[in-house]
Amino acid sequence: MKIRLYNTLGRELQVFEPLEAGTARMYACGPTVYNYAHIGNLRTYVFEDLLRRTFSYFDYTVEHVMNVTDVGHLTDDGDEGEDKMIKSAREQGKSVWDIANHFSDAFFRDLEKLNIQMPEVVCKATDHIEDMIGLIKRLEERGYTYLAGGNLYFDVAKFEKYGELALLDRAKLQAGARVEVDVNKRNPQDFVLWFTNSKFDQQAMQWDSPWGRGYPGWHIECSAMSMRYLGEQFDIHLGGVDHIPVHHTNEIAQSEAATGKPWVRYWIHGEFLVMTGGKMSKSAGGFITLESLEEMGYHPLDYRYFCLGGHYRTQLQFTEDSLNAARAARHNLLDRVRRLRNEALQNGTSVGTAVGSAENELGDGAQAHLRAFEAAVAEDLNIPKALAELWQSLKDDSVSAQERVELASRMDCILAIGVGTAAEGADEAEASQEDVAEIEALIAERNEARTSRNFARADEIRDDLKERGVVLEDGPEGTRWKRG
RNA sequence: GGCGCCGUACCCAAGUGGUAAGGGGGAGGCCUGCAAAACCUUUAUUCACCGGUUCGAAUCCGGUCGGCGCCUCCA
Repeated sequence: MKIRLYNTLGRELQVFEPLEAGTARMYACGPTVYNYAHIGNLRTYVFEDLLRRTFSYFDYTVEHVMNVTDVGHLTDDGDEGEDKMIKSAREQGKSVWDIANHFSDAFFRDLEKLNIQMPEVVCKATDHIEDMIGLIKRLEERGYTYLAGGNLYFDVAKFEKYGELALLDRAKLQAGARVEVDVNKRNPQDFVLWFTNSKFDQQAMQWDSPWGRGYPGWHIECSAMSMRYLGEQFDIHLGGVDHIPVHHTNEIAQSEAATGKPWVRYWIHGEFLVMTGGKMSKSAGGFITLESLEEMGYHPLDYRYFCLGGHYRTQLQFTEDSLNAARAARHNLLDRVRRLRNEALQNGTSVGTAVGSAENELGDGAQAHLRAFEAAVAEDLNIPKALAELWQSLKDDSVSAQERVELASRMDCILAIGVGTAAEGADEAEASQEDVAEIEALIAERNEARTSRNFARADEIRDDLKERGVVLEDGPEGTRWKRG
């Protein structure tokens, strides 16, 4: 199956052709760990997970590298502003190292809750200072740097293709620039490779370097670490759209300047989650974390499902209504899969075993659904369409219950919204044995009440259980219950 | 001021030249002691607006209005 992806470099859909057949090497810009991730940040990691799962699904070997930026960086790109890590540490009365560990741990917990697979390599900036210094030295040797005011800068004028990714026109940028001018810079787009001249005396993170004691500029870590783990040329670089004009533009400049050859083949960017009035950000007051959604009663995978409802390259509107819709949809989906599983079991067929194995041959009807699903995914990750195909598969009566469960399992290898678990018959929240006994006792009492036409008592029990999150369903074969 | 994206039903959202996916919600039916759940039916002759190209446009072109992102740390 050919996978087509939208390459920001060139702004067009392209068939993915890896440098090495059968292997997809990708680098994703990770978090700066000075605060909790908000759900807008997490949307991007869900998108990246969908991509890596897609490659796995189509039998690629995936080498996925993600950095953790645990070095303090300034709130702007010059030598002004405040160091975010230091600010956070001061506010919370902790060391910068503690801050980094704390928020890094929180971040990976969030990823796990969202069924986001861990990259093959997760690398911390502070563990790779030597790699960065090495790369900067190469830049220096090739004449791309200059020293000014104690800091070492990258000279964008020396790099012909600067700004190609972002379609930047340097002349126009200069005319429209309204940033404070760093007097040390020869060009406004020049950026710091190594700081020695920080105005922050309390900078806790400092390292020795050929240019003096200090710390690296922000952009260099991604170039240094990606090359360290993926080589000087690799397939894909991922990130949020906000990185296109500055961060990724600078990464390309310094990487290709250092090696003298093309660096990354495909640049793929995820769009923002937006709220009424604009994007999610701390300053705007709309800072929502995954944990806060859980406190509101949502399952983390409800949020993942929500993310799958929109294409990764379009802004997605986050509202309470739309998240509620996602939660309801996911619950209905899991219910449907569970019912189909029960139906298949009653038919005496085995289900939920050995997903994707040769024993689970699918009939023509089921295969048509699977092909439609795969085609949607392979066409620039059209997950909303793929999700629609899952729904249609489950509703197609011409396909056996067993096959429908099998389809759901296979599709969930990419979607990862809990359908696979449901197909195996496991519940996300298993009730304890005592709870089960108590609930079933109450149900028995209620059914006795119903037989003796004591409907007041029967309804009372039903309401009590409902408050505990247990929903009763009276059917021809008796009363069934489930977690609401 | 410059660059880019978007505007599809009550809501979220696919679709980018061949006659509107999917989900949520709503409505009706069936069932029920009443409910709930399931199931069935239904919910945009129309894609912000105005022109144009075309046999044919939500999809292409031009304009108008509206929203958003970036140009500054940012997913």
